[in-house]
Amino acid sequence: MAITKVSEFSSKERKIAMLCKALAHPARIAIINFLIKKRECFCGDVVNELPLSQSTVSQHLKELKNAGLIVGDIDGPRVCYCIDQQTWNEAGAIINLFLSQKSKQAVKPC
Amino acid sequence: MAITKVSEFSSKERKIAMLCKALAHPARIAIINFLIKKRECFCGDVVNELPLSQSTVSQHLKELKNAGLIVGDIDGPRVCYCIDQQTWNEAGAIINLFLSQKSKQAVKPC
DNA sequence: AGTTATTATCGTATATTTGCGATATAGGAT
DNA sequence: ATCCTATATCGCAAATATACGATAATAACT
Repeated sequence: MAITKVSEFSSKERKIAMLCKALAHPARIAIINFLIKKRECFCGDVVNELPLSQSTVSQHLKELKNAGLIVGDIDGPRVCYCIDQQTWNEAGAIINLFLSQKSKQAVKPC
Repeated sequence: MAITKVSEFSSKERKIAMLCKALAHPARIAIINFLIKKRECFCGDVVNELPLSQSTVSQHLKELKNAGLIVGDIDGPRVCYCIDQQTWNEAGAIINLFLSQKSKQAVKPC
């Protein structure tokens, strides 16, 4: 079992969930914050910043890249990462649209 | 290994990640959307709506409840669920604040 | 008390995530 | 060519998530 039933949901629902999943670990939140602050930086800078090994950081970067939130630009022996403004803005719009939905207040507390 | 290093990050980072994690599955997005649309409903209504078993739906509801996003009110033999407006609004504010951060455009693409 | 309806929890199987060390890969420097 | 540095990937172990059927718990109704 545990065949993931993800495909049975709408593409909108899957998109929101996919983006949230990419942001569902504190290390990845920290990486995003660091990239926003520094504007751009090398993988090694992130490794120095976080309490995680190089290989683990590389994996987190890969997940953020897969979600399209960041891009890595090869610069000599190093890789320069930064926020992908386009996707970042889109993600913000999509998630915010979802989160800003208001449900009419229920009668009791519920 | 794989002792989760979550505790080494700031409480802000953990909070955002925790909320995103609660929203990191399409079923839970669908549940939230359903609750917003219906304003309130029974667990069974959600089971009828989703392509998942009763026990699986119950687990997803539990996760949303643990994150504080929904509340369940016992009503006879049933449980009436609805969005917790307070927490929902706070979550929206916290996540939106994070997502609306802009990084100065990097020089190249990166 | 017995029955039915609804939901939560338990047990279990499988999949995925997290994390690290070791190794591979690629680019620059000597 | 060799060495060094930076990053990605592989292989593995442990933890967590996903899913379901079976069972327990709770409440209403006979």
